[in-house]
Amino acid sequence: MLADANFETPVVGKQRLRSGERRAAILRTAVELFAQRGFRGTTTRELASAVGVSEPVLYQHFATKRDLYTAIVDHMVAQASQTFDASMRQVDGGQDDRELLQALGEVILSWYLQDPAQIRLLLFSGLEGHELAELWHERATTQFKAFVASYMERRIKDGAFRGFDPHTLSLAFVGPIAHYGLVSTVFRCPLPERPRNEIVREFVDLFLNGIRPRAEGDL
Amino acid sequence: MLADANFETPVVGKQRLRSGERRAAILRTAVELFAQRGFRGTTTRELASAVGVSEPVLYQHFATKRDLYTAIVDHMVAQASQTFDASMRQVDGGQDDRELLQALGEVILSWYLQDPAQIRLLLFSGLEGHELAELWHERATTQFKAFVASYMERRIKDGAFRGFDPHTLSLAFVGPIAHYGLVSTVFRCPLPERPRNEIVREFVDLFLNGIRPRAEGDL
DNA sequence: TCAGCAAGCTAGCGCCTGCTATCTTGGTAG
DNA sequence: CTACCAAGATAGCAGGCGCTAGCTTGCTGA
Repeated sequence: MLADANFETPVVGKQRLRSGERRAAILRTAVELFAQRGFRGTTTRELASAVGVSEPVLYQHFATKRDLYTAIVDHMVAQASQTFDASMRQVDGGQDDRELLQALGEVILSWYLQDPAQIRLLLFSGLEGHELAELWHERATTQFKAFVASYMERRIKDGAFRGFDPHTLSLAFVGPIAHYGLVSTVFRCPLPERPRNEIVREFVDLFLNGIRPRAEGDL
Repeated sequence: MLADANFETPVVGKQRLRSGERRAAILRTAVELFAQRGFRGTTTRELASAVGVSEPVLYQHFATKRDLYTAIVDHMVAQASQTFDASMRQVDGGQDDRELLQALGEVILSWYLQDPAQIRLLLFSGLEGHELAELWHERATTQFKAFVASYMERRIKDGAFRGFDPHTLSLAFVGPIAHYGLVSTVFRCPLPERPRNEIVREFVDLFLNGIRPRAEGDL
């Protein structure tokens, strides 16, 4: 499972290593429980017993239950920012539209499918949900969205894309992918298992060419 | 505000009318608070004082805090089912694709924009979020989605739409609209105010024709 | 004018929560 | 073998929660 790779122990010394491992275990279990029962629906007693330690151990890693929550969200935001930044740097102007959109789409979809519990935590945890979502959006996705929008704008000026509002185009492109991610993992609706790149390829094709057959064949 | 029209008093007698009004007020306030602070983050004391009544009055309308929550969700599901059913009946085979998709799209978008607090409640309330979402999806949108998918399937057989998986097409059509609804109201991201039918018209156009310019002009 | 009564508020019960003071234990140096 | 000490579990505190018993109020009809 990919989730196990998250929350690694930061090695500061030989002594602290075991402690770091436990800290990571606490964080992982907390993501699971908060996503399942919500922040307030999860008691520190439950969390401690699920991790397999006593309650005071929790408080020797995190001053407050809320601090634990903040640590999780910070980790998520940092990780997502990093992923999105990397994908933006990786993309260069040399690729054609299909390749570029494919790369962007796969990044977005992967983020949704990577660890459903984290996404569910973000949406369902019930701790001032909208503030959190705003913060999240502000810090992690603003740049990425601006990047997509500016790309759309450039291609409109080139005459390669039709003249819509760039933000509308961003939504039209991101929408199906995000919706797929939410429906298939967050809402746990059964959808046929398919490779990610294939799913994205279809959405990219539809975005570029539309649902109606075209007269002349495109690549 | 449209929200005020919801949770109307069911008139069973002259005596009960005032009581029904208060019941409606409780439900409306509860939606607001649950959406804001979550289910467990809202105390019955807070709710009572926000409504302007004492706590026991709450319990004379709803046996349990959880019952109150269930009543809200039931109301949402019933209302949405009704809306979607009506829109499905309204649509007949005579319309062309653009008109039909426009009608469907407006129904979906209106549902998202109608009362953001209700949507936020569904996502953020934090009471076994995923179970609720599953229930919600099962009862309110399954038929609608099946309807859209079967429409897509028919048009593929007609040769009017390209040969994709019908469910992929459903997602590609619903995705941008749902994403717009979530981003603009639920996550409170500032987007330029625009008339709903115009927004939907652009998404429908993009869905049908794609982002690339076409050789022969369509309607 | 005043008994009768429905309807509402005050005050509080028992439970559970986040958090912690205190005791216990197991490993190590001399 | 024993004195020491860090690290962890037990048990419990103070406060807040969902929920309610019982008192108070103000309206109704004779």
